[in-house]
Amino acid sequence: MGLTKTEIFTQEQNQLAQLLKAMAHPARIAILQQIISANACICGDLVDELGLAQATISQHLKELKNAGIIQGTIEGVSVCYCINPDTWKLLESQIGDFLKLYKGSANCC
Amino acid sequence: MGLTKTEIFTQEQNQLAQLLKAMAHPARIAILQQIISANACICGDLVDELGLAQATISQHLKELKNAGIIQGTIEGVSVCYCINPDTWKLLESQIGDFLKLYKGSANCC
DNA sequence: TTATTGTATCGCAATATTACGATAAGCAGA
DNA sequence: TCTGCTTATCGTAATATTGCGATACAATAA
Repeated sequence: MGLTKTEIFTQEQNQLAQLLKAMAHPARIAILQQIISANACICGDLVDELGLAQATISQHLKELKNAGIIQGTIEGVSVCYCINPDTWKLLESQIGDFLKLYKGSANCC
Repeated sequence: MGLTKTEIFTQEQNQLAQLLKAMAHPARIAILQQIISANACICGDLVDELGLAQATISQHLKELKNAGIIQGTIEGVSVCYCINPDTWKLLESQIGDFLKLYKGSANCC
């Protein structure tokens, strides 16, 4: 059926899954790394940096924006992107909490 | 074309994307939480806990196993699953490093 | 006005994911 | 052996993702 049954999971589980999914693509990881390493808003020179077509980059940017991870501001002709600090903080706490659940205990298997 | 161009990204980017993708589904997050909260190997009572069909759960477990996040041991009739500590550590360091890149600096947008 | 430039969107093709019923495979007990 | 139990796999349907050419759109420059 290809459609996730979100209604049977908690809000937290769905939210975390959505954030992870938004980052679960090498191109989107590369885009985020570029944005961060520029340490500022980056205007769309991403097409030259990565080896993907402009339409493809634009689509990945859209997905990151939909997830709230980045935000774009129109700067004259071009658009500048930067990390959304609130979402990034949320991401850190949600993933952090989740990863901390496992303490390496339990001698099994 | 529906096929990710892995060859233009670094090994790290592809690996992190793959790990994130394996967890980027609420059902798989729920499964991992169950396994961890049991603080031991969990035999397949997951079908009763989550509201998904047995075939679906088995498929999600397979994906988590393929990603190396969990491991399964045959325990007589049933199979016991637990976290793979090595992969979990890798996960923590990879995601941790990635999230730490952004320091909330840059007054932008 | 007419380029030009930077992005977004459309539409398509190829492939992947999600979910599940049906069924198979493996093991333990009667 | 036969039966029941647990898990894996197959096949299928519905939907999502990925990538890109073509094109539209908005803002500036000539």
